[in-house]
Amino acid sequence: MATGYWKEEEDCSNSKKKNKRPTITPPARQLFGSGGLSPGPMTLVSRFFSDESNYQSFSQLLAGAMTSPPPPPLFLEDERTAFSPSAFLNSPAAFFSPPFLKIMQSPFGISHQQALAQVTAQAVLAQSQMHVQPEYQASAESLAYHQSLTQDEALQQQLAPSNSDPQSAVVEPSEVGVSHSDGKHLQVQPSVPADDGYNWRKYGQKPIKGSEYPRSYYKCTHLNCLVKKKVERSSDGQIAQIVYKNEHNHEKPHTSRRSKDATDVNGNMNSHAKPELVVQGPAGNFANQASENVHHEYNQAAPIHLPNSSDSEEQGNADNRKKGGDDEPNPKRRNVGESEVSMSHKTVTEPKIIVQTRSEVDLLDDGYRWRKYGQKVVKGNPHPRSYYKCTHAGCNVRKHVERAPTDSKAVITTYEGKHNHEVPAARNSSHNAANNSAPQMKPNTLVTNKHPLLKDMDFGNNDRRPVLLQLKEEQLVV
DNA sequence: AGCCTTTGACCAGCG
DNA sequence: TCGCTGGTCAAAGGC
Repeated sequence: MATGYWKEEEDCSNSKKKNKRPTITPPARQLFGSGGLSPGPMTLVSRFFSDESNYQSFSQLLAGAMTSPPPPPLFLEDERTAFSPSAFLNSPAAFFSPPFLKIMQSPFGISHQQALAQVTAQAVLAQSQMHVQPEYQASAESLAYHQSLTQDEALQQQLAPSNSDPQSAVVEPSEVGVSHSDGKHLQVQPSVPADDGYNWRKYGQKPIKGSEYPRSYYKCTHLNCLVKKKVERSSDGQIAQIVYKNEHNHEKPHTSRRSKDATDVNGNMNSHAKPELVVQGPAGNFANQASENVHHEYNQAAPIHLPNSSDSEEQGNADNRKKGGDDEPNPKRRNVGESEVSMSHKTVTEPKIIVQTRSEVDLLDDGYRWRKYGQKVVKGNPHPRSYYKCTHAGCNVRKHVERAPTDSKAVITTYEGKHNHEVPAARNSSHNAANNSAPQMKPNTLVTNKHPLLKDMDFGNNDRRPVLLQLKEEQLVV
């Protein structure tokens, strides 16, 4: 399998074992320079915030952005496509980039990236429903990661900060396989895929035709767990696709090899932790995994068999379900309501979450009625993150508002779920009506207060864009 | 010592 | 049947 891979690169001898593992030192590439190779979209988005952004949270991101000059223009690897927001939105891969993962790190019962996975899943779903071929099948680590988690687990991850959630869907540079060994070269190192909290053992790799990077195969090391993943890399060494098979039949290990180093007890990245890169890119079986997520996350949606669903994977899931308890409903699968119960329970035990005990109804300026159910203090941000639930009976839409440390009016609003009701009439002002389309249509990330790094993006309306980013100034009434 | 990675070999599926 | 590709095994060595 790997036969020839290293040989081609290194002209290794036929001897099976080598004392020193070869490394590949590809020619230096200009990152955004003129001429030469354009970085792939993953690279771009990663670089978008990579070296320059050591933001530990979106708060910091926002804060940093307020003092940072706008980024250089971006180009997609496909030179036919400028880095337009539509391309960006069409590419869930782009969403799995540091800034957006950062944006999405919120405890809505599920993590931001998980919510994002759902959003992306919705995007793919919507596209498939509209008979639009998704440009990217999308998702990677976080999706499968999400899939592998129950909502309760997700809650635990969010609310119990000791785990490695911030690491999920993010990898260290070395893990991506690219490190800046000297500023002139990118040295490709043996790498492992993103740390999604599970432990993986690499059991093989295969050279890919036309790619200098082999496809790697990993198995979950947990006893009797049949989960496997296949990791492919783009031409620049970034993870381009991760395909999962089966579901984990066990809890996420509480202590991973890296989480100890990379996170402190509060789940925050230690100061010495390496900058995050993102596991991102189209995943072949995304749709299959996403469909399930969407189905049980957004239980109003009809079950959909996505075009990319494969029988084998379905079978694999079925096999796992058998193992997990035959015909019993998967205990991991909960509806939103159940997760809320769980959330309440968890918030009680989680000192970082401050639960508002009074029935507090906040009317945020989007027309819907919101009840604040919690807030969380973010390191480095004097303003807590706040969490809201739609107060409409039976509506499970949640909203997370985070304010920039330096400007309480600069907020990011992240919606999860879909309103199943009209905007309350009393609040249905014209101003709100414009904004309400977002959460009404799909689960959304609403980026409020235009981020300088997003300034050149045109998030123009496009009916085929189920995921919508809207930029606006919003006054919070919290 | 145990776990993990590497990697040549092997097998299956497909055109 | 052959060649190609994807997926996996398992020995050897590294950490």
